[in-house]
Amino acid sequence: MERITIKDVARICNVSVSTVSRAINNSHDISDETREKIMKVVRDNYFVPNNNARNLKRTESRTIAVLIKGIDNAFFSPIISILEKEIQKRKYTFVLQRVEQNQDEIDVALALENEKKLKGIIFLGGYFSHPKEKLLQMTVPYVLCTVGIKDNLPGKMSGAVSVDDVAESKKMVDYLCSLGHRDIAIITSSPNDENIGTMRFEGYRQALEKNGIEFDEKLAIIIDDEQHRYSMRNGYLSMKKLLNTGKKITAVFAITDSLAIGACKALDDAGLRIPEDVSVAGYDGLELAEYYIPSLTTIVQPVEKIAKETLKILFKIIAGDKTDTYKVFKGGLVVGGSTKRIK
Amino acid sequence: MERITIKDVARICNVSVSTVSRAINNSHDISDETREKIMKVVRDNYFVPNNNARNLKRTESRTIAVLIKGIDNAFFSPIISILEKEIQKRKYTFVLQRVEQNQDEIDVALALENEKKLKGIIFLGGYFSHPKEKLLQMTVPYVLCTVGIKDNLPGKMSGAVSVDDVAESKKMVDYLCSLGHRDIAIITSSPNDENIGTMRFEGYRQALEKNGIEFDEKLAIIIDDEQHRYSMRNGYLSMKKLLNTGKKITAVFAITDSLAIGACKALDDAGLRIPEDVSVAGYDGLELAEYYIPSLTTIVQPVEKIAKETLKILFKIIAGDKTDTYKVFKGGLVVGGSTKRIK
DNA sequence: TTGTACGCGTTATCAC
DNA sequence: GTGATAACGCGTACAA
Repeated sequence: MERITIKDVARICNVSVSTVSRAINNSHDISDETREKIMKVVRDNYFVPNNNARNLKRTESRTIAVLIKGIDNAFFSPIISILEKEIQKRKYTFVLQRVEQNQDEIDVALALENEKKLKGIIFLGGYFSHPKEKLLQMTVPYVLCTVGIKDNLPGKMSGAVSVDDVAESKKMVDYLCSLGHRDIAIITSSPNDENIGTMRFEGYRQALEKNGIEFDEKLAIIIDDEQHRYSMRNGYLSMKKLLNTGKKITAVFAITDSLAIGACKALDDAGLRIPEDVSVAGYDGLELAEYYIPSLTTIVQPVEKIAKETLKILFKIIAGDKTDTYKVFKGGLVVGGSTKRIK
Repeated sequence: MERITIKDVARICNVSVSTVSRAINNSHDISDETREKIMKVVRDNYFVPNNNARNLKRTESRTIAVLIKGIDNAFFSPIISILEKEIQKRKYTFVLQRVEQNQDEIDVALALENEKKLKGIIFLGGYFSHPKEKLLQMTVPYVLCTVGIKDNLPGKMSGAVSVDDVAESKKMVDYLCSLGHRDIAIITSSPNDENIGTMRFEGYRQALEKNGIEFDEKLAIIIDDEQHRYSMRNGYLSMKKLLNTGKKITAVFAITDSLAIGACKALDDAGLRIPEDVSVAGYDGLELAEYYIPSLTTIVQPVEKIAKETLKILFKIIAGDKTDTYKVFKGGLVVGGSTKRIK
């Protein structure tokens, strides 16, 4: 079955293609009568406009793309949800584009930019360390949302919204210290590849130092499965590994809530109670952290504020105002039932 | 900054556009020398081919699209992951396209079909009840993966892979009955809108009937928030509502694991222990069900088998073999620590 | 091995 | 309010 084109519709309706174009694009300068006649043919024949041809000709569109790295991370779910709602509220079209782990998000952005005639781009997740010259190729405003970042972004149409991972992580470990813990393990990702783990681990080290605790590398368990980096399974396996070392620990800080949940299971398997025997803390503030039993002590990232500020900045840049495009939110240390003071 | 096109590259290199086209498409009939010369210019100037123009001309491509409804559902995560890996293993390109809750997946599919010159489509999640005539508009093979379905699909290039939601749900409730439970509540979605909840609820009713238990509509709590249908919060609120009625219950069956986790929290809040005071069962077999404490009794859907069979069928249809394109897998009733026999 | 010329399906621009 | 026509940027016969 051959696909029907705008020409076919025009022929069937005895009108020109431009008139059909007007009808399907809700143009004003067309009589209701003709429009109805055309739309009926369109419906009856299931005519589907070819987006390639459309976008090829179109000079602009009202669409914002969200490029996400690590779509299986539950932390992004509410952010995406808010971004979508807010973007649609502003009568823009929302496009979600997945970026693979080993894929370059700028390449994807560059291709998408003129493909969809984007008005703006939001990068969600990942770690940004692109050469300046490459970033300068971007022709539309973009804002990084909870993206790790090394240097400042070049150009005048970019921004970033995040929390200070180092500081927040330090806050959490500092809190554990304040509860009397000194044998604090960490479950983290490899410090070699650039990702948020690097920063959260740095916060851990700073907190230890601040509290006069010497860093013991045996207490730093590196998750190894690249595929599902922050899976509960990884947290579970890491905790098992830690327990097998026989090292004394009274608290564990996992760099994500999901890892923390996995760690809890390993502790439970070993007959250790949370928080009586071992305190467990996470990071992110997933819905799960709140509903877990016991609820998880964690750093809650203000996802709603983050998402809304991201859009606010993006639309500000789009409107031409390029000031104050960076924003760092404070995370909230929410104390749950998974941590406890020790005597 | 104006975007550079293939013509510009040709001009800079002093070659024709077709030669540039050959270079960027790794064509054979081009000398290494010219290719190198061109590619250098391409890299230096960050030339990005316009996908619209490309796809407009292209007659075919090796890409499979996965259309997912309910992307925030954790159940889909591992399926997507497997689909992606397997599709890439077969040297096809994987495209993930989100479909909004109130959006018609066939409309999306129809548009994507010729836009990307798809070889096949996989529909993930949702509920299929499209008019036959519309489905017949599909011009490429497609397979439904864990999609609720009312009638058989028309045409000769479609298939479906799923578990029997009614039977599996019945199995679970029947199991609860076998443990001595008779006051079994259910947390489910509205039976009015078509979705998996309808089927899982039906299984619940059948199990009750089989065990000679009269259905009490006060024990059927309908989640109401459409936005995040299967959120833990919804499970939590539903359980609260149930507890407030003061009705006696000894077991709860939630139609998804996430709802079950939320229900657990409400029980815990009320000082009720799981499973000593109330047994809780879920459905799906999320990673979380395994790592939750106590681990959740649930129907584990064989996601790996489901994903692989989906692809097997899809590629079978693509290859021209249109027999046995329907497959129903058995779910596994995995008994965790959240359910218990009552005296 | 390379170049020329055409057309993919649509929208924008102009004329009527 | 409607029609004719020129692009949009690229791939691909076909010619050279």
